[in-house]
Amino acid sequence: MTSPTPSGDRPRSLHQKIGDELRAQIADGRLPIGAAVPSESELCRQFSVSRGPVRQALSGLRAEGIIAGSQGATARVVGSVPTQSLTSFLSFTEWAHSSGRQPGQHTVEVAKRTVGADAAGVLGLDLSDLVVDVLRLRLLDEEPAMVERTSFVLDVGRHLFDFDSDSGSIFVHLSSCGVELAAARHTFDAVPADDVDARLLDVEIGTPLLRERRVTSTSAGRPVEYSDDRYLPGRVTFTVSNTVAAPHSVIRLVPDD
Amino acid sequence: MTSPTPSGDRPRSLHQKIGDELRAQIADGRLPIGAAVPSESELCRQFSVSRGPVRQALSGLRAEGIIAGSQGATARVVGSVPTQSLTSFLSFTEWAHSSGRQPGQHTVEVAKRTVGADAAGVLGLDLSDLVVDVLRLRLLDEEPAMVERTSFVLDVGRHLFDFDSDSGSIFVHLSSCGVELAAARHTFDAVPADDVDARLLDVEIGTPLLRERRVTSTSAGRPVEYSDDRYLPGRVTFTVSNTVAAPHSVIRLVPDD
DNA sequence: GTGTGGGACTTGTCATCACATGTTCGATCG
DNA sequence: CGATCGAACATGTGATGACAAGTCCCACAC
Repeated sequence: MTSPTPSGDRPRSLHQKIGDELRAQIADGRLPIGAAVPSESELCRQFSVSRGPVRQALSGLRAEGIIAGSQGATARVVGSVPTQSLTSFLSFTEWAHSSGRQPGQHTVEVAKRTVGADAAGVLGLDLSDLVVDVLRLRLLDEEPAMVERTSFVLDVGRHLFDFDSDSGSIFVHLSSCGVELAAARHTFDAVPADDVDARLLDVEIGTPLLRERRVTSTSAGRPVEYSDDRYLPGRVTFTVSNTVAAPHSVIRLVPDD
Repeated sequence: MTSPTPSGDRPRSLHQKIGDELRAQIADGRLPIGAAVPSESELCRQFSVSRGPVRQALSGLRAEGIIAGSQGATARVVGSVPTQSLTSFLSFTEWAHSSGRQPGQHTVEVAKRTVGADAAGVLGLDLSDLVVDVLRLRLLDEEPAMVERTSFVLDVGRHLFDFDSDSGSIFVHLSSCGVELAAARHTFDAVPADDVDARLLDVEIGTPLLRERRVTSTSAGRPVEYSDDRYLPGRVTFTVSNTVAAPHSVIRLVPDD
């Protein structure tokens, strides 16, 4: 027992509390869109803190695109971005629940095999290295929504063999095994449904699908998961915000071929 | 002449200089991927500054996904994110140039008409309000890449009638008219090519296209542009990064219908 | 009525100090 | 020789003080 504090109840720091409170006020309309955010000194008084935490909290809201402003003028609320934590973004199950939908899944296969060419490149593996592949059909309200082809590096994927992958979220299971995913990179394009997609999603071959290819890394920066997810259009969309203040979240690329 | 400092050469602040220097060292290999970033106190000595600017600079690099680390350990370089400013992201022309491709365009129509239902909703307009619609085919290296259907609110779009939209970037032109776009929200899905898409892109009707619907706002938060861009798959992809530190840049949505 | 100060206010930036908490690594003990 | 403990070091968080630079608004002159 090296740690007397269970990982769940770390006290939130001051700037987190201030940010939470402002987000709540924006979400429930006490700070409507267009309203002026209280000045820094005002917030210092309200929360009885110094300017440091207040500025840190405002900086967070600014990076999220919720507030905007310039030097000399108090920031204004420019939009209430529907917040979605990385956890709820990576976990289809948790995301579906928070969206008021019933998630479901049908695991087609869990296999240990040599890594595919795409995954090998982004995971930094050799073509002779082994990975754990998972092929799942994901459901929303009992209707097919997405086909998921995921490759895990071996020392992460080994946790999946003692796990009933029809029972819930792989993400949550890995987290309980001590694997914490901390960053993800997503690439979007459109592809026609192949025969597997078509059969699982119950559409015709060639139907347009939205493809999200994802590389997920640990906090140490090591990529451990590569996924090729194909969504039925109309069932799910992805939304991204970017501002001049945080310009690097989205980039457009020409693939190399 | 109220301002003695021309807007072009504002002296860069300390944290900007530090961030620039670190980015340069990462870009040219002096700090390769996997290397440990100098500790904060070390950077304080090197630049002869206090911890504030150093932390601000590191925080910026962290938000960009270039470095990663946790409390107690020095950060490590995890990747050199291809930087793409909002300017170069919004402007197809500028983006293509920076990617080493030759941009081109063929304007099909520029028209003033009543706003469409989709655009009206996100631009906050009434269905009887007028907008300026632009329909353009965009080329990369003289081959069709994207069909762009854009609606501008009237007081922005009026600048487009005295502009040869085949000659270059609307974004640059608007900027010269004093219209500064500061934030954008993008929604991605996949759609089959309709007859207009098919004719312009020279593909068959029903071919999968990657659709980006975009709402662009001024720094004051007023949405002024709505665009429905349809990309030929394989020619262009979009990539998004998110981390636990900046989790809100991407969200997944179920459309309402 | 209109235009122009100018002062009060606000944010941006930076220094310095202090403490809590997590990491790393070598010395030491078994 | 390996496991373990602890000191040194690193980052996270926060308080306080200071000045520069931009914005806002009202009083005042024309």
